[in-house]
Amino acid sequence: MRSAPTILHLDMDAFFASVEQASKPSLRGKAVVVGGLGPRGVVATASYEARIFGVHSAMPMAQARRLAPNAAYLVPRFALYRSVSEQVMALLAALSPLVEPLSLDEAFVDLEAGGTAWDERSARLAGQKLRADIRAVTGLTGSVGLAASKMLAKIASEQAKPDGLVLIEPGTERALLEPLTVRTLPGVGPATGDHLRRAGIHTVGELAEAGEDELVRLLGKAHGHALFAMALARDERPVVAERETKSVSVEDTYDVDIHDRVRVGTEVRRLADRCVRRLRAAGLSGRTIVLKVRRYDFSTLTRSETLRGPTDDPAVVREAAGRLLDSVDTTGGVRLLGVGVSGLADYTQEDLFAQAAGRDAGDTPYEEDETAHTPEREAPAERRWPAGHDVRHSVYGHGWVQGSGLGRVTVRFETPLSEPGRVRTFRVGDPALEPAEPLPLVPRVPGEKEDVGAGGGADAESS
DNA sequence: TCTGGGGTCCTATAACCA
DNA sequence: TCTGTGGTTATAGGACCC
Repeated sequence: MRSAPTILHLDMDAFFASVEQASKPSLRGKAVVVGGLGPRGVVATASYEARIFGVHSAMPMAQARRLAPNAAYLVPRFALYRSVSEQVMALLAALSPLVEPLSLDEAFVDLEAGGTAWDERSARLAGQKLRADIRAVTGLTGSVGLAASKMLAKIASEQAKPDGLVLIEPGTERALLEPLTVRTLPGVGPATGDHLRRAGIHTVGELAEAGEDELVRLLGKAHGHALFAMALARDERPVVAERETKSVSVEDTYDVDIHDRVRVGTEVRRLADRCVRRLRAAGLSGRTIVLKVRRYDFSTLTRSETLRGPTDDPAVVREAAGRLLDSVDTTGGVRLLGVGVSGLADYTQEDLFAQAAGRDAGDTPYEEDETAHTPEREAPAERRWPAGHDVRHSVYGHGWVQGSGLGRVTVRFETPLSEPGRVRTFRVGDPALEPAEPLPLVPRVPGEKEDVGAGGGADAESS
């Protein structure tokens, strides 16, 4: 492990919910829950105001509604989050060429490799400036952890949340870890946590005490060795930019279980097409087709088939998925279906096999247009006007959908830069109302370059 | 109204091959 | 030829992460 705390972990605070609050003035300071709104949705992100009620991510939406009935419930808008994420990642790229994004709202940065920091002081300054720049460019807050390894930097940012910065001083690592629960270590989830608890191991200190052999016996080779190292604050994993994709998959959970075998078949073909569209968009093809089925009782099984060569032909994937489906029993009903492709190859070196395999000369029916697949007669109001999405009204201007149903859609008219606005209700078919693109969260300063931040603002800080 | 969607990595077992 | 050994793949499942 390097000695200077020059690995930075950034974690945006309640990212999806914060973006929504920035974009909707009337939601600032209020409980906001972003996630799937269907009967089987789960929470993706809850604002800190909502967390007070006990709402947290991965919780079933139904439970969240019981805990916080007055919160605002919104569907995620990934395109918007992605654009904000790109602004943040651009700020990170300015610190170092070695940036490892973990998700839209999280990344590691190797400050030393970027020449941005080499000791405690310079690292802290870089972290403070980053937080100020993120606020200036996006209007949002992020928490920063600084330490000599990835694991510790991540633990530090966790402790810094929300809106803070924590630096773990070299030499204090072991003492800091000792009292923490094993669940704070990366790779220890519910199952491993239980397993360790039954063995009487609760804290990281006890983990180290147990000894490497005991952990390997308990958890297996890879996990045991890795966890023992972590417990001793030994973590040499480098920050890796650009990891390549290993698989592409799509899946759908249905609002009600599907019992009709024919319907299951058509859904699998639709998923196969969607998967291939994503595969092609990424310029990839793959050899192994995976079908995933979650049954009515939540038991999940996968079946896979490996072709002789990579393909990105929708008909080939569709047929493979169909064959795999033949081997699974769906009586009792199906709650989720998924189709994936792995064993990826660069798609430029195309697919001699699928062609040789001689699909009947007839061209494979394949439509690029997503909407062509969804018979979707009379889309329900909730689909056409999803809660939280932006709209424009020819008279009242820009706003967002607060709710819809019963042939009505309720809109709040406000923008990221306005005062909280007022609400009006329209007919679902009102021609004056149309979907709109999200507005920028922060005023664009004319003539100012996008990636220049304000630098050194006030900084909530500890440690 | 219990439990999303997109991934990664590891393990165990079986088959196949030299 | 029989048996053992060891490596690589394919497959299925599970844990974990955000």
